[in-house]
Amino acid sequence: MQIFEELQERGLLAQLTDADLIRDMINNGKATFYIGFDCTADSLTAGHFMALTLMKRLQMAGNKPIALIGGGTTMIGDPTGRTDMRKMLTREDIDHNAECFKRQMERFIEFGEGKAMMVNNADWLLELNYVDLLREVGACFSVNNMLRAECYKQRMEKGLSFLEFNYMIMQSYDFYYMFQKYGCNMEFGGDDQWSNMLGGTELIRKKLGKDAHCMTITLLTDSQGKKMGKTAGNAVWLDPNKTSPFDFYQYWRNVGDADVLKCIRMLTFLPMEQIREMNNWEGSKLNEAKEILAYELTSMVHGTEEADKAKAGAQALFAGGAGEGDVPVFNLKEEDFRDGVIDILQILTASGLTASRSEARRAVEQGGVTVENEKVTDIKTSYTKEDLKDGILVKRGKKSFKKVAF
RNA sequence: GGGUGGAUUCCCGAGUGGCCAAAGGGGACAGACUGUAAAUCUGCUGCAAAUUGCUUCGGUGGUUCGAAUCCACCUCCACCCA
Repeated sequence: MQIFEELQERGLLAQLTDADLIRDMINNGKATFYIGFDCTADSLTAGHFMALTLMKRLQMAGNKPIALIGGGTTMIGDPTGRTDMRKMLTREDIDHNAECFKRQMERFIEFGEGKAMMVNNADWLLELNYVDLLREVGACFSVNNMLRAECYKQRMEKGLSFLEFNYMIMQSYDFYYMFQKYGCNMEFGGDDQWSNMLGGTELIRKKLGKDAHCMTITLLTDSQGKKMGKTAGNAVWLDPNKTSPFDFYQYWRNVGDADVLKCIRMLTFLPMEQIREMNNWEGSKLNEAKEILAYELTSMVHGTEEADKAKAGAQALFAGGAGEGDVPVFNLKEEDFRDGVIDILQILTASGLTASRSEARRAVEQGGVTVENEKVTDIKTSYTKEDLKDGILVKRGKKSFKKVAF
């Protein structure tokens, strides 16, 4: 099966400028494509991960990827899909984030001579001259059309600054620039980027009279239509210090029934034959699919060793406590103790299982806290350093665990 | 530049001198039921040394025994006019 057909079967393709032409190019390794990543945080997220896998799939099929780090575009801020303006990041923050992105990407994609390349649009965007840019590029954009673009529509009600309005132009300029400099003939990205991407192909057509193409991949949404890769508004990070491998595993282990197969198709590299067999799984059988999904993704992001640990830990905790397994351990500090003892509220809060003592209190009062599988009902329950010597298993709710030790 | 209307807790949104840590909804969290799913029901949702205290209603000052609420100035936003 060729790459285009595979992407199609995996449900990844959303919109394409010219399907036949793109099929021919990527199936025959003729594409030099780029995907842009704005560095608004110091770690990539599960959302970026899908773009990385796409890059990898296409690279394996012989195409040449360019990972574009948005050091310049992040200075502007993409208004797409947002109802409020982004926080302005400083140059230093952006540089730092770009550096973090770079390190994480190197784990998935092979960069180097004749392989993938990584570029940063700060290198060309930041030195642009305003008037020159307006004359050269600005003349090619119709404000009327831009205002009709889906990505600005929702912002028209709440207010869109001129700064952000220019984002599309910057992104288009990137494509235009790389088309000339690196022979980049395609741009890929999330489906919400479609209008921004078309801006680039338009610009290339107008300025150079040549055709460039773009293609979007389906956004990974759950059965309720919400973007996946977020818990309680917080992103699922690829950085193990921000989202532990165990939590990462658990996130995917917990996706809804309706979403498992979609995730497996879109995110994993399991062969299609194997995925097709899973297509008719239903009911509790889907739990197996969830385990597969979680394991596959965790091992891709954090390595098989971490994936094994997460899986063993999860099985021990949920499937009836056979063996302790590997649960994230939290070590208390001297200052957490008062008069040599520590109460349950402090344990919960210090270990991060709850955000505050008030929240910890509620959790205990509602019967949501257990220590070593015994329900804790008294908020005054305290522990000595001796009790904590070998670590105790603290459970908050059904799915949050920490082994707490001193 | 002129006019009008706004800014409330994670989000939406009520509140126009004390009864306000602030209605209602959403989300999140916890409990029951389950399959670590969904749906449903219940509880809960500022912080803390917790029948009490402290900090919050865009910002800074002021009036008052008492301010989310009244006044002044400022910041930001929407709409209309230029």
